[in-house]
Amino acid sequence: METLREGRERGGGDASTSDARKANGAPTGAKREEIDRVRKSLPIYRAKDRLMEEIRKSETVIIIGETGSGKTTQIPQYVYEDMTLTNGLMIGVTQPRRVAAVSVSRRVADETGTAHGTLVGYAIRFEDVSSEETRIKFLTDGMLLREAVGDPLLSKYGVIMIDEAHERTLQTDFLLGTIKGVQRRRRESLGEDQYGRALPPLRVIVMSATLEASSFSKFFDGAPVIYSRGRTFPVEMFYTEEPEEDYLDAAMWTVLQVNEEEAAGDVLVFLTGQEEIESLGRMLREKASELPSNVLKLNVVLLFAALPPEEQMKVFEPTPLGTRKVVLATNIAETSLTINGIRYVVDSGLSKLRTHHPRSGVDELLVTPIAQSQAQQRAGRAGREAPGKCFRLYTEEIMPSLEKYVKPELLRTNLSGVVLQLKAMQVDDILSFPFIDPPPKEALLRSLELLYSLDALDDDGKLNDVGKKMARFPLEPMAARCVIAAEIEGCAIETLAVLSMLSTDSVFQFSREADGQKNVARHKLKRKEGDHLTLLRVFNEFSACSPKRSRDWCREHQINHRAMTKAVKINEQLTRAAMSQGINLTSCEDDFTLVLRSLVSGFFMNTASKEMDGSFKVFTTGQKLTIHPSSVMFQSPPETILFNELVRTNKMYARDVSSIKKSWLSELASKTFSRRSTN
DNA sequence: GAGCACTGC
Repeated sequence: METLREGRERGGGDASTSDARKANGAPTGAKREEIDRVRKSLPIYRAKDRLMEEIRKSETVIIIGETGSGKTTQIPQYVYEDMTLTNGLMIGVTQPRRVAAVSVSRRVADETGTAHGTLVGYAIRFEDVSSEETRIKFLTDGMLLREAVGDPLLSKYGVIMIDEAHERTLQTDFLLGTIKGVQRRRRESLGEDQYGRALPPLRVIVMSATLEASSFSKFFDGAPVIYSRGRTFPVEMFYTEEPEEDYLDAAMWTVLQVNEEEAAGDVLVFLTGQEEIESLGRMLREKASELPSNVLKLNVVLLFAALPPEEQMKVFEPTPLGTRKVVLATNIAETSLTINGIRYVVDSGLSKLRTHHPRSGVDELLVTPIAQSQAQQRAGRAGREAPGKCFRLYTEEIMPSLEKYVKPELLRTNLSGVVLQLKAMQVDDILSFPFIDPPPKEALLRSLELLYSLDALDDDGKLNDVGKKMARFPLEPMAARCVIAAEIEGCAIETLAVLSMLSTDSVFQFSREADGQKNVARHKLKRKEGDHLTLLRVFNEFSACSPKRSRDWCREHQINHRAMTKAVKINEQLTRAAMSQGINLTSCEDDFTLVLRSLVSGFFMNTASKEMDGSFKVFTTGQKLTIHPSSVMFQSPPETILFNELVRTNKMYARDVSSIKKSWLSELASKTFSRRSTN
């Protein structure tokens, strides 16, 4: 989809430095030999001939490659070397995460001795380091899905490889279904490229790390499965004899015991969230100061996504002699980040899991026992460089009672975005879309209902002009609908800013230590109408700062600079998308009522009124809720509220809340609110 | 008066 493609922000620089290197000559003989030697030493190399034979024979192949097999970097190159497989078209390799797409791309560019962005490149949101020459392209699966909206036959690709398929992310599962449809249409010769030439069949290679191969094989009509061993070290398992009552306490004693009894090597502790990580951090640091002189000193570091990047980097600093690093992490350390030097893992057996309930529209974020596959993955983190040990803070007996795999995200998420995108890809019969694990029919029907109430669908269930515009924005349908309304209200600039802020992680930093300061800072930026306009104010004040000043401004106000930078980028992307849709970008200046009206036009399902007892009740579902204490509306709750989302943690909380007029509902969302029911 | 696991367009 051209309209959403970004310019080459980092790409330009990256390519030019690489060009310089190329001008100085491709890798020297010695370096070339070294690269070849390493490539041939990878486990996947031993399977190369068998693998390529299968790939040539079958349109679709499933590859099970354990960690360290080299499948991600090598197979794209093997496939590229065989011209008959690609027909001169591109090889697309998808990854669930941005960093992986970039780093693997860079590696493969190095191995092929070409400048990054020429033969080998990547495309992720906000960055495109690829060119006309690019034949091996790494992308996030979300990016390939966006491409499929503008090019439903994926006509630029001869081969698609879907990596890390076992993670079963929303985007990967969505992509698997999409790819299957593309294969069918290209096979049935319904497809031709932009010059009217018939497209060759689309070859697909699904790569997965676990043995969950049969479901992929079955999904692709019995595609052959090839196994490739990995390269990891054995990990010895230890369990508790009795269930732990206080696993935080147990984790602390386990760490201290490891430190006392085990050989050198760093420790990784898996916990569920920021709060308990900070709390165990305090406990351990206290104990660490009283350690006898004959044991290693403890260097406790914390790791979770909300941590500022500088703090996160501490995890990667090498451990000084005479000390032992103890990393307290969320499941960010399970897949997203790999830390060198870990020999011991302490596993709480728990993680936070988000689950959506379509009927009530509520999301739950609850501490949940992990799946067996996660337990295995966590333990494996101890055996990447040498034999290791894993201490599980649960009994061996409960293992069989754990789910085998994490429930696929597609089965526990709000599907309205997926359904909107399907409609945009002209998949009209949503219920017959080939999902590898079909979501409950009710979840799909609820999504269709929502799209209908947002005026995105006509009576036949086809996308209308409003819906087509909405699908062009990288936003959830309710948010996308606000953009359409904002044009009519005459406040597109302000509404896009609010939506950009809602699209990022919370910009307000919180931590027990800095609490006092934070409240003061937030209070200073508060706007009485609610959180949405407070966010607008934060966005505008940040934008008014010079780049140099903006860091100081963030520090003064306890605002997360990284989140702000992302909000600005998203705002730029949304603004470009709006312009390409011919939407008038007007400003309402100080008439903030118009912004709130635009938000109501999209988020009218997320509205509630105050009850006699002071609690709130959602108009449409009757769901009871409480305003989250972090909201600027917490102190003085208004009669009628609009909120961004409803998440149940300890209580049912509405997050990001603003005060609205009840009468707007029947005016702006007449399909859902008749005049009689609200006035 | 409480707290936001992790991704992605």
